[in-house]
Amino acid sequence: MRIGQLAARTGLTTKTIRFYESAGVLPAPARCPSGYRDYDEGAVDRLAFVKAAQAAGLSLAEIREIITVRASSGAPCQHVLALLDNHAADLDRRIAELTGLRADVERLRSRAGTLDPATCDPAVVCQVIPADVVARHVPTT
Amino acid sequence: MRIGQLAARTGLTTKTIRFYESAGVLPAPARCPSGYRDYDEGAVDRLAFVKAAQAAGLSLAEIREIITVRASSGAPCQHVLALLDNHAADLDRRIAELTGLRADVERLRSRAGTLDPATCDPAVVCQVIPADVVARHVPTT
DNA sequence: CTAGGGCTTCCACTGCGCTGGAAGGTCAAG
DNA sequence: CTTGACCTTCCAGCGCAGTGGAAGCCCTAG
Repeated sequence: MRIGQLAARTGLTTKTIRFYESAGVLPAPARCPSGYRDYDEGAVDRLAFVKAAQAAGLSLAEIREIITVRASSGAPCQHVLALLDNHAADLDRRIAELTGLRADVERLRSRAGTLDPATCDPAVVCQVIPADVVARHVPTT
Repeated sequence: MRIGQLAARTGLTTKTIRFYESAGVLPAPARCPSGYRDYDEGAVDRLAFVKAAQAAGLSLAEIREIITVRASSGAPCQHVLALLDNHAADLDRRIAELTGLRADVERLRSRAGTLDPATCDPAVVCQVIPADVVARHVPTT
């Protein structure tokens, strides 16, 4: 199967498939005499795995690692479980962060209704956004 | 005040301050005869505003816009309120997304305990991550 | 024979918010 | 006079997951 057909079957673009090869998450396929890439069915499964792992929040680097572990030392289960745990913890952190931010934005919004535009000081640009929100959100976005 | 002192007073680096100037969120200051940037107190306030707006989740582009509106047409309150509303909605979406993802990861994790490594098929790389997670997470990260 | 659609490679660019480094000017202390 | 801290500019790169385009080859239908 050539790259266009693989793309059609997986819903990816040919560009993306070549990119995945260069990123190490899809093995380089055989080549036709013409130089065209010649994929087997395994490529479809592999791309399905890549998509699934992406959907689970894993980066291409992590996916590549899973694949490497799989190829060199058998089942990557423990590795994958650790990755998933890390991601769960990561997601918890990000959710907490965003929830806090969301609450702050809400607070700014509702406080804005109580402000008098007449007290608006050009030096601070816009009093709707006061300096004290900073303390709560250290760079971790 | 020179850039190093401004950096010390705001907790930013000199690099970042120059970058902010080029990004249009900090006006170009006067220059000493030597060519050094010479800031006044207003720069401290401005940088405090930039930090606060960033902490509220606004991008430098949005902050620049607020500042521009402020400079050209007076108080940007309505504009800022609209931005905050958009951000709140955005945050809601992202929180919902992450929460869904978090639940899926959790599901994968707990399902993994019930899997028998003996049924592990090399073709799918790792059965801990099944293809059916894909449907739930369309690219919106 | 030619047009087209598909394929190849490579290089650059996107967005975001910086950060690093090179090459050089300025100024005060020792 | 020299050292060192500070400043200037500009150019490059990070991470992430691709996307866009150019130049050129392969193959088939008309």
